[in-house]
Amino acid sequence: MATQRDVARAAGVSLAVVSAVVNGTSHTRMRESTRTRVLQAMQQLGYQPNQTARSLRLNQTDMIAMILNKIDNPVYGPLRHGVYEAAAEHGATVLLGDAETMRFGSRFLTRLLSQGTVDGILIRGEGLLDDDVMAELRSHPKPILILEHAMDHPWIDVDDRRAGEIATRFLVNLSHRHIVFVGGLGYLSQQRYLGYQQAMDAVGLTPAPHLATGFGEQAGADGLRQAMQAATAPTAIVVNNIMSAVGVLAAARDLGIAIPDQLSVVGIHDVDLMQHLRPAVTAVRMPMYQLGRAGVEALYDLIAGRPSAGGVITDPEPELVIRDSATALTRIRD
Amino acid sequence: MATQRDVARAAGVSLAVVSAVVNGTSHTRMRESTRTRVLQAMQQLGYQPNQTARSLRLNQTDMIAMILNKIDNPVYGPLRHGVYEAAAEHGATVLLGDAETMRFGSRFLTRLLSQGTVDGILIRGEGLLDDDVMAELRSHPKPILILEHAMDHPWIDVDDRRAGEIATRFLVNLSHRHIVFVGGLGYLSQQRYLGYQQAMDAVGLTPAPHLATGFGEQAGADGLRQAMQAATAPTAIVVNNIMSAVGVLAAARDLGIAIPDQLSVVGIHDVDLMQHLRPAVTAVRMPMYQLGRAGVEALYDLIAGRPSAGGVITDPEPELVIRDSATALTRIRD
DNA sequence: CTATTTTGAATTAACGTTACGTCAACAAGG
DNA sequence: CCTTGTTGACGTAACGTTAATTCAAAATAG
Repeated sequence: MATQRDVARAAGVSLAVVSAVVNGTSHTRMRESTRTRVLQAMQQLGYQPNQTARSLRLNQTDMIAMILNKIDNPVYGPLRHGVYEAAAEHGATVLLGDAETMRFGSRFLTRLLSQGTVDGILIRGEGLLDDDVMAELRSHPKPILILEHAMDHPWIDVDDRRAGEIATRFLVNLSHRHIVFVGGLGYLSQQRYLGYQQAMDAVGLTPAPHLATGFGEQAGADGLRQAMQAATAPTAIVVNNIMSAVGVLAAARDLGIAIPDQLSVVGIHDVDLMQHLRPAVTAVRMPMYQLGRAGVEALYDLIAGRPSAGGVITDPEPELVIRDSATALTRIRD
Repeated sequence: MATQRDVARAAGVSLAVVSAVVNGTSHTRMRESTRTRVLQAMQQLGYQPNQTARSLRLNQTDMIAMILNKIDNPVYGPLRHGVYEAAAEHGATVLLGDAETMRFGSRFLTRLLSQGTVDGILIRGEGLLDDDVMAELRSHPKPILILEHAMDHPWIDVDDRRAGEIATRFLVNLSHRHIVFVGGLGYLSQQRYLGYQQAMDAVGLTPAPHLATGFGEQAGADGLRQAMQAATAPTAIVVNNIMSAVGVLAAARDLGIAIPDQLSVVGIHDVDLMQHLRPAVTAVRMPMYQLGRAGVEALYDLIAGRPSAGGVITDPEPELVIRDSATALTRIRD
């Protein structure tokens, strides 16, 4: 493969000039005619710059890593999109990894830890990473930004507490009084439950305990079954994890509970799938795309040594998308 | 950050020895005591090898790219998993890209084309790439393997024709006679339609024309509506794209068609979601995980200059997963 | 006791870039 | 005519690694 040296030889100039043409450096100047001559030689030889050499010289790879806890979660679609887009604007490419496969000593981790692989790291799902893995990552010379609430790291996140509040208030306004929260594990669920509590407290209702059944479809089904065993069955449910909403719908059908007539359901996080389910699921849309973009910007602030604008994203706010799974309470179930 | 030179200095040895310790090279030998001394120095200084320098020297990055046409499609979950796993076994990391964002001149494409970025490329969704993008990729010095049928490239794929046949034959065996195929665009759908045709022909039934409505949930809904406008309504449907099955279920509900009592549905490709829908969707599971693994192996064959074992994966075969969306025909609808 | 082999290491030349420092040729100013 | 400045380029030293080559000292053979 052709190198700058070959191009230089073909164009009858020095290496420095070729490099300057490639990078548009102002330091080394040249006549316009020389520039086109070099350009032609590059074309003719099919020259492609060698990223590796460039990275070594500049100590910068134009690549960032993003680690997600459950990479398959459709919720991450827009997040990934935002990250890829913003990264491209910074001239960078994204190396995507899954927290689940990131065990101690795994190939991906070793790779990340070695120098000259990425310029920075974005992590969502810190809680799912082993402590020793996090410790290793912490020793990384390049900046790390956490895409959720973190104590000892720069972080940025969407407003989960607010989402729980919005979902719950919507149901309260539909006259529901027995509202349960089907949740998961970890800080995120806790925040959403907090929002649920606030909305309940605000109108003098007693919050039900947090039904933490985990993530995914099955967790939703389990959660609904548990909720229905209570002395007074709920008339409405806030579902922490959006994929759990699918399980709630399935379990409701299996139990002969009509949604929304007998039970209203509101999910947190919105994905395309929700509008195609029957009933279509009312959900709180989180600004994940913006989180992705903001995350990359904040990471590049850190990379440049600037102070990073972290914290909770309040613009845009979580937004309620009203569909068919929640309706006003018209009769009290016995 | 500590380099091999620093380690060498600290351990009182030469660069060569440090390199040999890091790589376990047999060429440069040393006393066991020297080795541990170097190891200690590495520990103390927190030495991490520099990937960039390594890649430059070895002309090999231990990174492969995978390009998918619709990265969000849950069907790709197991594929991605297989690829990541097999790549890790080869000591490599995976750079994941989306065909949709790979326009001419895009950051990701330029990056791929420049030397020293990846050792090889895996592509699924060649049909969705612009011709000029494919032309650029074709000029890439590193090997490219297509994860679907291809004419002028090494390729490997699952058996889509067979999947169409399996789905259709299952419905035929359930006594269905009016079976339609709701499909999409591109070679894959065509193959599956071919399988459908074969299964119909085999029992002397006339295949219905290919209802190509595209991909995704909406395409399924559109397909069902179109199918229902026929002079004699079908009693069963084979859905090409599994996410379209969600749309078929929704449209059926909207139209007041009971599944499976009035209409049987079988999807091609199986994803977790299917077992959580109501009715749970009967589907043909494709060996996508194995495709991922086999793809990586074939790519590394190419990288090593060995002949690559390509073609259609016949072991395991597509497998029918029977759930609740298809049932035996007991009465003829008018 | 010398000749030969083995052991344990050190030197060094790349890999392809980029950026600093240098410098000849020419132009403009006094 | 000399001084100073500008233009257009060239040479070269890194960046951190690996592997080929070289070589002294120790061990073994004859």
